[in-house]
Amino acid sequence: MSVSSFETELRKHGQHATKPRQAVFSVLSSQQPLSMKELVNACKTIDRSSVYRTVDLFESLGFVRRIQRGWKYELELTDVFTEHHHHLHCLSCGRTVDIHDHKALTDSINQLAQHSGFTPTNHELEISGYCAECAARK
Amino acid sequence: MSVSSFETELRKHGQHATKPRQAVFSVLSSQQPLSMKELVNACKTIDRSSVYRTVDLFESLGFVRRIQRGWKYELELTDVFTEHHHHLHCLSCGRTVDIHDHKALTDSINQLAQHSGFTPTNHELEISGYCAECAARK
DNA sequence: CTAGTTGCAAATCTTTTGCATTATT
DNA sequence: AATAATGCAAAAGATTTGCAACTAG
Repeated sequence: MSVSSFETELRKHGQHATKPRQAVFSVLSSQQPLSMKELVNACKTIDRSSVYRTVDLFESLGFVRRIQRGWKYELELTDVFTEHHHHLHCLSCGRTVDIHDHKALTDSINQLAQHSGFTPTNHELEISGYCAECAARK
Repeated sequence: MSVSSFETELRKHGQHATKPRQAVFSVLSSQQPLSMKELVNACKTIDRSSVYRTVDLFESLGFVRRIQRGWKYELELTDVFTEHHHHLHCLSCGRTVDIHDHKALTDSINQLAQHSGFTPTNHELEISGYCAECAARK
């Protein structure tokens, strides 16, 4: 995902495209989900508190989301910059594979929600298990 | 879910059924997902650190899980004590409704996982949107 | 130039730990 | 009685805040 589309997106919200924000975005867009600690470390030149402020901003603009990974959380860009997707997470090697919705899934989800009178706007799915390699190794 | 089945479950793992653990379990089993802060407050007589230790224990035994709720996490009992379910979360009033898997959904999920060579053991789904009342109010 | 943003240092809040005491089996 | 768990106090870690200096538009 290119940085210029990020700047466009920021300006759309009347926000400045500053160096710290670009740095944070750049780290986020080049990685799998990562923890706050990792993000702070990866943004060497940026002050810790600016990273936090930037993440808060991104969150409020819907650029970034937290996912629960085991007992900690991690951050990743939202559908604004990456295609809508979910995760397959291998419990053995820790690897994460992105998967995309297919019609059957979206249908099921809408059905479930509407059955309770809900109008769904968003959904998140995390599947854990074992990848082919790890499953074979056992 | 009765407290005695909780004690049984604890003993199965060779763990003591102490007063703090019963208190924490009792709070967890009587509520919707709740934050650590709320849990600590609700366990008035139990020391903060014992609540943390208990939650860690419960987590390692698979009794409890964290869910991402907005920007914070919340805790709830796992399928060991409650039926396997997901959440519909209303973005307007904050209410959470439990929903249960149906075959179409599980099928979709298995299909998605197997398509990437994964053997799924578990999945979590959170749907956000608007409940009937809040949708009507707009 | 001006408003908004940053870095720094300090405050606050959350979680973890060491150890003497207490409770459970 | 023996061992594991608790409470307390203190440490460590994570996040937030106030403010003077800086920067993007």
